[in-house]
Amino acid sequence: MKSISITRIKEILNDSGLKATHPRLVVFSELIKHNIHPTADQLYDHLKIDHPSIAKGTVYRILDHLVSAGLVNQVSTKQGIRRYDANLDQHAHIYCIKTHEIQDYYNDELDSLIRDFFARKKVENFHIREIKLQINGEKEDPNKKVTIV
Amino acid sequence: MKSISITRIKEILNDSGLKATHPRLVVFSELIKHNIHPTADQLYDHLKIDHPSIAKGTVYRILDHLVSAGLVNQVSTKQGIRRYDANLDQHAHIYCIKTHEIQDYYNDELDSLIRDFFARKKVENFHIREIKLQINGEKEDPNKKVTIV
DNA sequence: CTGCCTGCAAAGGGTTTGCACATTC
DNA sequence: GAATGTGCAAACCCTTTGCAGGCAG
Repeated sequence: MKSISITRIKEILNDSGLKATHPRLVVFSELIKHNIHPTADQLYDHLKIDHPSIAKGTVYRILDHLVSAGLVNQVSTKQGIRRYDANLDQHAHIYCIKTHEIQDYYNDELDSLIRDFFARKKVENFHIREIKLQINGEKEDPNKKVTIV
Repeated sequence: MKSISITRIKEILNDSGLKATHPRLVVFSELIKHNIHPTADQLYDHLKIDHPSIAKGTVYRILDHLVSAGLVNQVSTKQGIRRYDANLDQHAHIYCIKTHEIQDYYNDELDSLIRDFFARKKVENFHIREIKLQINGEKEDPNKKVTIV
């Protein structure tokens, strides 16, 4: 539950050459505020409560734009369901195959472990853009968060 | 391009409680032979050349069964396209965002690096089933393979 | 004012499903 | 012979798209 001002979001959009329209502000700020990695559909269902005029197709288009602009990441679960993530910091995903929740997992040690590994290796004929780590499994108590110490 | 006998495939299916029907043999052996991580649709298009009687819906159903039985893995690209992988050994995926090819990448050192990391950590309220590493980027020469030394 | 963006609704494409028939064990 | 699997085609999403009107810069 991150807090960010509408003015700041407008700046970010403008800096990326995107017009700061009402639907864009709403979609983007919602994604930043509640970062539960929603699908486009879930986001639409949630937004239409407060903003009934926004069309579903528009939500899909906006998300595409945000992804192209590099402001938002797209992740897919094993089942191929597309989810959106406003958090661009390097992090892994913990995916519960029972509840389908995605939880972010930050760990600098893990990141450098992997980064160092590929820095040591010679990767030929390939330009690495990003390295994604997904931890799949099951929550024991679905109502509690997963914690890694 | 792995080789495996039809008799062996029948055994594997029976061991998993799946009837060794013709369509299943065809789908499973094709997936093992040419492990290019195809989509269900691609697999169907390819199979119908030699086996025109197999229905598309059947290919989808068989793949679901094989995944449930743990004989085949399901992976998704960033875009949410479902691909199937008959190779169950621990390995990472190299995904080219230009050509949409998926190439397997085996490295024991990398695997133990990650395995050791999570063995050291206390993961609470979660049972880890698998850890997936996906390396996204672009091939420089689309016609050549990616090699990591 | 100009070009980009949106709402709407229809089309698209991959996947699932119900049914009657066929097949395996 | 009983239970399971299959072919077929229609139904079902989720996502994309064309268009006419709206809005930000």
